[in-house]
Amino acid sequence: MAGKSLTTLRTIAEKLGVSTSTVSRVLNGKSRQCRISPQTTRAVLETAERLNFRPSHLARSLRLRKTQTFGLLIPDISNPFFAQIARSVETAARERDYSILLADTRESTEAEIAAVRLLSDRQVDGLIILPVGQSGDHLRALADEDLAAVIVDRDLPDLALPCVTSDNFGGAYEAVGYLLDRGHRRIACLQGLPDTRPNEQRVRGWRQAMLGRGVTPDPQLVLGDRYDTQSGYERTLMLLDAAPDVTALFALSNLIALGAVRALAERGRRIPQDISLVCFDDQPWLAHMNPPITTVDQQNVRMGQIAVELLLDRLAGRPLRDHRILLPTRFIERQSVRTLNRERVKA
Amino acid sequence: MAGKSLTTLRTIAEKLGVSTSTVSRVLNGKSRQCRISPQTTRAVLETAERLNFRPSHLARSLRLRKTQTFGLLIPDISNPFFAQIARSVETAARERDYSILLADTRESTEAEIAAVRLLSDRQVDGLIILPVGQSGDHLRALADEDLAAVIVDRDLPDLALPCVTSDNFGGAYEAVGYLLDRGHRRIACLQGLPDTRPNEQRVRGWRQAMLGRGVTPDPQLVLGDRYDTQSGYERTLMLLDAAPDVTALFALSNLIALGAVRALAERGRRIPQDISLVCFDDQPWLAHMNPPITTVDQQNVRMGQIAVELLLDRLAGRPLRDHRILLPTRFIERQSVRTLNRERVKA
DNA sequence: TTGTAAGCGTTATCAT
DNA sequence: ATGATAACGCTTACAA
Repeated sequence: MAGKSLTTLRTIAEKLGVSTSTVSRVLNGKSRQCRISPQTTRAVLETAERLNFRPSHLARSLRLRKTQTFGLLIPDISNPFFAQIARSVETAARERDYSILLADTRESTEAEIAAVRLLSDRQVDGLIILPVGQSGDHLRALADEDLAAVIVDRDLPDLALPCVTSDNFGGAYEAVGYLLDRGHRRIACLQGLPDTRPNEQRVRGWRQAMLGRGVTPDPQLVLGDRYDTQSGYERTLMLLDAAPDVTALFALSNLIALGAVRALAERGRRIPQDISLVCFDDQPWLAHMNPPITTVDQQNVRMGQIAVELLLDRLAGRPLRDHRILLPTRFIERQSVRTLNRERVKA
Repeated sequence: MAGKSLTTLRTIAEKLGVSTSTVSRVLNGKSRQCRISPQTTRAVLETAERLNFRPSHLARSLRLRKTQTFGLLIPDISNPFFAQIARSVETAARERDYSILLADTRESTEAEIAAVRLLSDRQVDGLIILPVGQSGDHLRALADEDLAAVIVDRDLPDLALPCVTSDNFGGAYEAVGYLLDRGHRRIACLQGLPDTRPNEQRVRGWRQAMLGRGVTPDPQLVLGDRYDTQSGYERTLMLLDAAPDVTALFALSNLIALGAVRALAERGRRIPQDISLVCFDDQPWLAHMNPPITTVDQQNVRMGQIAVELLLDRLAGRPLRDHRILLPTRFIERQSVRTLNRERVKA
């Protein structure tokens, strides 16, 4: 029953017999600049404190046409990979005095469109977008509009928006190179969502690494259609039948790898003795599997930070449309890969 | 260079030679109620459409003293358990036309206090709080204040705020009962953060289940101090030395279980042949471990939905302070528990 | 050194 | 059936 105190500039002004402008100026630290007398300044400060004055963010936003808020569009916040990015975005934003309005787009373009509208109506100062799918048509308008936006993780072809992603190609290239160095030649690629940039780039990395060592990549060895465990499980099972000569698996996500692990266990194939495994997207539990799984780690925390920086740069006037940042991945060697002996290699 | 269209009520009003009030009324569907002529109505609607009018959420919020926004305070959004809750909160909120302002409190009470202030300054209509630690002192004021709030996952003792949590006691009781039914007597409890409610309740469930079957719980068998993998790993190692007669492990989080799995593997103890394992907090990958791990699943999605419902109820005037909702857990039987034979039991 | 007044874009209360 | 007007709480020229 306390009833919110509702102290406004006016409350203070009236109490002190000064104008709201004066109070506003003092509270915004403009006493110096506006040559407000020390007495007044002190009185205002004290009263504000005493009445527990809290400026209305709303009113200020309306007046200043600036909300100190970014909209964050994420395909699935319950996915740890995205959640980690969300966290670093939130942290980086808050350090710069921005809040985050969250929108989970549930991997639906329709929801994404709605979210952009909603957030734009709420006059966020900028949008941080992890786009759904690969069609950026509905986002294209943003580049022309007055609303600042940056793209994260999945860059869309020819979209004139700043963007930060992992070096998916490089990461895959390195991982597959590692396998090749250890004598593997028949390396299957368990892919995720085809037709998304990251997937496309990783598959390309796989192919180029093979070609680079004079190994002809077998298109039959690229299979899978989702990033989840089920897909990894099913495809691995299929693969073991269809291509028993495969000695290594390159899984394009940790969940796919998990599915593969299970399939291999069911078929009695040991890792790494019988078959080797490397996957994309490190997660803490991968280090605790039996055996610990070798992975390609992405700098998702850094990715979130950079997204915020890009947005702030853009807002500060530095016009960096078309800016694209590629973050190197980090290869983490654990114990899921076997070095093949000469005979096996030559066979 | 398009320049934001910036259509306001006035733009439309002037274009049509009517007042902004009329435009506002029409656009709010009050034509009927305010007996606005069909012509005017149509004209307004058309012009609004043509000029792509988007009402300023900000202005409306200021005027209505209602932002259609909830603040969500989360200890660590990158933790999948919390992230899942966040997702369901966001979804449920959006279905009711509310947006979510996200605040990651990084398990810091200080950050939590700051976040409450910030969100309150932004005049959110309500707060959904997954509290840090167990001290609710700083939240106590909320109960008195005019700001609606609900507590999720970790209920705080004697805090007059509506609250929804898992039945941590019941879940633990059931899991340990399951182990007891299968002949286990020496059951270790690998706990998480001591002094948090969920942990406390789960340990209590472990104890009561034992007592209920006439087994004296050995306090030595409760060990651990964090919810993470490292803690589970270390304690399991210690345990194997200190209490080699333990036949089952009850881990209070999936990450703790993961640490245990690793420790067991290192020591050559097989699951479930040599030692059985059950853990709290199901996650997809647990089903794909080797063997699949039996778990106590929490209804975190439901938890988020209920949180939103509680908040809406509260806002709708139904005064439900002190309301506490306990969600049953779900026991998921997989293959990490062995049924002990008579001899072993009697030994 | 400070006050006045206009305005940010709405909506609600009177009028007419 | 519609319009003026006054808020909502803040900032900022422009005055004084």
